[in-house]
Amino acid sequence: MVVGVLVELANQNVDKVFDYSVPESLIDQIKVGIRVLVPFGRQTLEGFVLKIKDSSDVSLKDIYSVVDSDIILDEELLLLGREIKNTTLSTLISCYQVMLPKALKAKAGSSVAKKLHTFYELKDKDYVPTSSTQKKILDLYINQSLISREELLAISSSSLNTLVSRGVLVAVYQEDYRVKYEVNRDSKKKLTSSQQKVVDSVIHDKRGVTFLLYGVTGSGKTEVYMHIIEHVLEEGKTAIILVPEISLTPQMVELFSNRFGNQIAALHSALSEGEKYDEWRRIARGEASIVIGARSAIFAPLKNIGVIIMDEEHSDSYKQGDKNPRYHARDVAIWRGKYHHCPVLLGSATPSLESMARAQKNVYQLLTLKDRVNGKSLPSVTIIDMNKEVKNSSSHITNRLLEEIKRCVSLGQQAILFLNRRGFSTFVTCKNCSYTIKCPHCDITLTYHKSNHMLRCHYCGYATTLPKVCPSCGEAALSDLGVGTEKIEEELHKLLPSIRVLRMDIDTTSRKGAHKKMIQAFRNHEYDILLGTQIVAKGLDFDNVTLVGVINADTSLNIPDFRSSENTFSLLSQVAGRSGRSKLEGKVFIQTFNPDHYAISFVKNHDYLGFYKEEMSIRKKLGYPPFYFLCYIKISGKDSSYLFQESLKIKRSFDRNLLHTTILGPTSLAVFKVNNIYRYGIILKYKHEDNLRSVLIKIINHYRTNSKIHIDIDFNPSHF
DNA sequence: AGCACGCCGACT
DNA sequence: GTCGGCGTGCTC
Repeated sequence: MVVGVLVELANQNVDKVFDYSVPESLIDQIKVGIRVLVPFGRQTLEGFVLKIKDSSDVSLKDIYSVVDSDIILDEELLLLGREIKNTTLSTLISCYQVMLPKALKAKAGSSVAKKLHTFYELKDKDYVPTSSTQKKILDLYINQSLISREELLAISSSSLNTLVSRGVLVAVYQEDYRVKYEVNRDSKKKLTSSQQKVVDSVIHDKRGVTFLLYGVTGSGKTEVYMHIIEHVLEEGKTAIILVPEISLTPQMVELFSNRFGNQIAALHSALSEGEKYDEWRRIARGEASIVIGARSAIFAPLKNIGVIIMDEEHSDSYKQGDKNPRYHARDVAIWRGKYHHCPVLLGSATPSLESMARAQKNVYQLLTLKDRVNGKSLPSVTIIDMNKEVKNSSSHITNRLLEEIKRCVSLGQQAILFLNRRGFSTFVTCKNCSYTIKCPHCDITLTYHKSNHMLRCHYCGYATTLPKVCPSCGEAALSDLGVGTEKIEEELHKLLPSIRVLRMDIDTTSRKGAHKKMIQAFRNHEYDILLGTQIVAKGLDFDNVTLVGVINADTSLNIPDFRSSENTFSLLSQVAGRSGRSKLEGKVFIQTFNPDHYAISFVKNHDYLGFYKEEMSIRKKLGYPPFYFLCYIKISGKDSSYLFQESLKIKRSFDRNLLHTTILGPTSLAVFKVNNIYRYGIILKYKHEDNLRSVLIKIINHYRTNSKIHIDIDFNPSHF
């Protein structure tokens, strides 16, 4: 028997199948989609069995051993990996790795294993112990077959290690899963007739149609999702629901577990690698039929999928942009929908321009929820022009907003204050010479962390203490200019000392369980104001919140990116939607220096379609998506002048071979240097370019053995 | 990704 | 004369 193995090296040079012979003793364990251990040059690597055949035309080495008893990559995932390789031009192995929890990636395996509940099994029953502690350990196996790691460590860690290294004991992982969901079935809510219509449309599809659900904030999209999932389960099928990482809060998971109990499996960043692995196994074994998770949960190894739901479909977190493969979960969802002949439901109050454009062209089927379930109209939105406001000292909160906060609190109601930090961070500047401190390794301003007075580089992690005097002019005039939630909190405290403010951001919610506690405390009205960043913008549902204040609408507008208007409009609409979700009328106040900018003015009347039309005409004029496709080529390396020279060569090759494409660049990236690696970018804009793929593959091949230059390709980048 | 092979500069 | 730099090529 010969197996074709794809080894765990994400490198273009070894991105192919290597053949190995299988020793007689392992033949009956071999299946396509399991992992095996193989010799590879001088190293020993894990790899996936992709093929089984009788012979090969190269001389072969034996595989060492079989890693898995169960199939890791089934037929569907194997096929999907190839599809992703072809659409992203990544290595095949990286496409498989991205589907799996880290614990299943060879390199990480051993470190994660320590976090798992590990047991040891006696493999060599004839082994003669060489010490008394070894005998003590082996004696334990007389009346049981598995002994926990803890128990063995208590006897002797060194003897355990010896026995393991001699192959006498072998580690196995206990099947006892660590994430438990309480069954606490919530009563099913009755749907409005328009919600019911949406449910009916979706559940009647058996062909893999993609639906776009455009539903205003508070229109009850989540309830619609649950009804659809319930129906799918009744049919004996399974479901995936994707949410952006930021809204995948314990609260959200709780909502689903209350309704569906332990049929759900949740995959999110708050889980340890071991927990993720457990969840993955429950899914693979068919013990969970609903998967709720962020981007990579789209690869959940479910069989017989009945619906795939993508909530907040406009969220750019669905696109993997920082490493290969640079895939979009929406594309994967649609692919799997076709594979399973099941509907895909994309939901949003502010659909991405791409999706709405496809819906307009009937590529997707548009479903609309235009009313809130509480029967109330959307909250009134007031734009506060910061240019006209009297600058009261250095305050970030206008008197107008302050008055509204007081009013709201005096009525016994609660407020959410949103600080838009997108594309914005707190940095330190010298008031005397306006020098800003940058990272010595990266071409980027250091971010100031007030809690420990450290300056940190968000790109490479470099950290340093805040100097007492300016490194440039020597004056003690360094101060932080940015606005953080801490600063706003201080300000609120000074202006309204009696008001109770709950600050919520990455710093305060990172501790496990902290997020849930904070939400609960706010719901119990232990606080009057919830102050936070992105984290308060999405999905939260508080009956008593009647006021939403946006402190700075503009920061996300100033990012040099073709999506900045879309992102701003969407963010503001989402935050605005937190107000007046129950019996009480809601109000929204947006502070801005650009009151006439369409990304802000259309928020006033909750006019998504108005914004959509305006933005579409601009995209058309400037040749951006959804009218043109973009492809972003990132060229990086240590030698800046060599890089630029090669970048020019690549550009010239594009000039010669891509006749229907606009080529922009090469330009040095906004952050030119990261970790002492320099970066150039070339942007391609095209409608139809049949040559593109083959030209790019040629370039990848040309540079694949060149260690001085690294090429990354990002189709449909979410930003530059 | 490793690791070996191989061809040019500064040294016991 | 050698040690060692990293460019190039290979791994079933």
